[in-house]
Amino acid sequence: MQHPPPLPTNPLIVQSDRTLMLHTVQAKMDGDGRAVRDGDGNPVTEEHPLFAAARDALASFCELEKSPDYLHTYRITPVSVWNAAAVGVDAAEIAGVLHRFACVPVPQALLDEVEGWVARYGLLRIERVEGTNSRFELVSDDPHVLEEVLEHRTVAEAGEIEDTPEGRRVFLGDLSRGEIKQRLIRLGFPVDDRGGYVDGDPLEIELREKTLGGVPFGLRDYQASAAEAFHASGSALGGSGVVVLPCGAGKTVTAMGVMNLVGAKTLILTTNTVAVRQWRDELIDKTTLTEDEVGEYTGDVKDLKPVTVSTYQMLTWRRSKAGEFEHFEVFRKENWGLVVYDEVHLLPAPIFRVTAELQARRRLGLTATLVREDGKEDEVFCLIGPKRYDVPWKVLEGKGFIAEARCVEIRVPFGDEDRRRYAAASSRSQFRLASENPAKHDVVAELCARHAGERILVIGQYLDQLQVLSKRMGAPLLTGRTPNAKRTEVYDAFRSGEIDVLILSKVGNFAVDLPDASVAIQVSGTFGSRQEEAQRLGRVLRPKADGRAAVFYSVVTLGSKDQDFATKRQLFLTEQGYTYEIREGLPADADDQDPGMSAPSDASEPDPSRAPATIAAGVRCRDAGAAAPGGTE
DNA sequence: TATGGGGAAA
DNA sequence: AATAATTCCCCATA
Repeated sequence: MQHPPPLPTNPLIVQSDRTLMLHTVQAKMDGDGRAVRDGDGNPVTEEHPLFAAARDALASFCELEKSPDYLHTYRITPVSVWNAAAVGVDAAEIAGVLHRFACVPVPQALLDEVEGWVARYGLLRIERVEGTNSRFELVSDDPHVLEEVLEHRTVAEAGEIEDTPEGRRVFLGDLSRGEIKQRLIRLGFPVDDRGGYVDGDPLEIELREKTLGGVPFGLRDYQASAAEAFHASGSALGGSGVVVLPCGAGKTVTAMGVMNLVGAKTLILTTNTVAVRQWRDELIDKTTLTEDEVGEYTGDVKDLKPVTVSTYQMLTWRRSKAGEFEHFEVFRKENWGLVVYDEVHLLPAPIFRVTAELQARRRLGLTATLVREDGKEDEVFCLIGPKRYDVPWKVLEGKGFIAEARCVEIRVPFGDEDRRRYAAASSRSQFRLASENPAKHDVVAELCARHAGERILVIGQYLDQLQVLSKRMGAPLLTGRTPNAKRTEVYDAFRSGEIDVLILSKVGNFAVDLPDASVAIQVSGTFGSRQEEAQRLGRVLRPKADGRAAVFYSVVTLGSKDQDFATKRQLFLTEQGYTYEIREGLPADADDQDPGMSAPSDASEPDPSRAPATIAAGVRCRDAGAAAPGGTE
């Protein structure tokens, strides 16, 4: 295979320790090829012309690890490569991307390693024993591989081994199918499960052409593609796995597309009761399913219907530590044709145990990110299935399916007194002190003033801090304690415009019924939780009627742990192509072109005088992700 | 039928 | 690694 030699002007460095470094900027040159310098003699930089393309190409097989301003660090992991392999990316394609963007030679050792990982996917397969329904065999085209993994006791014990003249064979029952996949992936062998599924009790599910409310309805092209990529025409090549779509891109609707293709009784699992009801309402509104066919199974109501929506907690509940999973037992008796897992990145670990028993059912995972804070991506991979489809956020933004968004990090210094307290504090309390820095309050107040007339959410982590803000802004505060009735009341007032500012505790991360807003101000967050950041941005991504961009502010304390964790939280969004403009303190109105102004469509020109101007330029890069990785067409 | 407390989870 | 808040469930009251 011929690859172009590395060009010194390329943005990527590939290291043999599996980390990749991507330059976001390059030195700006004048017509004579000399570096342009500013008034102080410092070189001027501009966004690297290949940065966006490289970022999007890398997204399909790497994880972004760090994203300081000028140099982003990625890591190639086995799971990230297997997910790519599962959608048909091969080693040559990965090597091609690395070579295309590299500025120094790509280490051969790494290429070999990646090739080894890609080759491992599918090296072991699970196939159904012909003529049976629930008997399977672990097979490999290479008998040595089978011998090799059987040397591990954990693997040998999970199957039934038979010695035949042709060699040893490994048979699996219905229940050991998931177990052996878990054990094998821990040894570095991702199994391609072609065992197929039981069809489940048939149930006709058609999509309406108009919703009950009379709104014309149909799958968007990417939703239909995602559904088909998952279903794979009903073959054992698909039928299980994860569809990755941004918040607001219509995961529920995509699931309806899948339900239509599968056409069988469906169990939908989600994170909380509010989400359960929303699923139910949506299903009745947009499909031919009737009230009698869609059941809610929660603490309040226990309806078992052909389509049943329940929560994860319901599934894993038991009376005592040693007791049985009573609700799961109820579900287990039903002949489901499809199980839908909403928000797979939040799927609690005990659900994996339960899911291991459900390998005979088709399984659809839905999520905005494959990244989990607990590092259990491999469990998702082997028990739910590989990634079947994804669309980068920026692509949907470019098509107007989600609102354009600016992310701004505002760094606020401590007051003198607080700085001393911070310095003297034990390292365990420093994060909280920095998070609750009262200097943030002025910034929040000012931001709210600048965005007057817009719907603004202020989201934070500490109730004390939020209470102070609530008083100061005269805005209502919603916490986990707020009763449902009060919540609804406040939501209504916010929706109608009676209230402009809403202050939210962690409820804001999950509340699905939260009204639309165009500005979010984050004042504190959970350590380095990337997915929380994504959820919060998701709050403002619903397209705006007037087409205006959304703004997401993250207010952090300058030079503190708060700032460090904020950087970590931003990783996922950076991976998705968002760029954070960094501001030290609140810029004066004049030189600040628009976070305050609500002009809907200007501001697409980067202001070269602004601090990291080249970074800011990336924010508006609409078609950055046009070459969608992971798509199946 | 609604409300609130307790416990557990992650 | 760690913290705080939140969620859910069931059950007991009214």
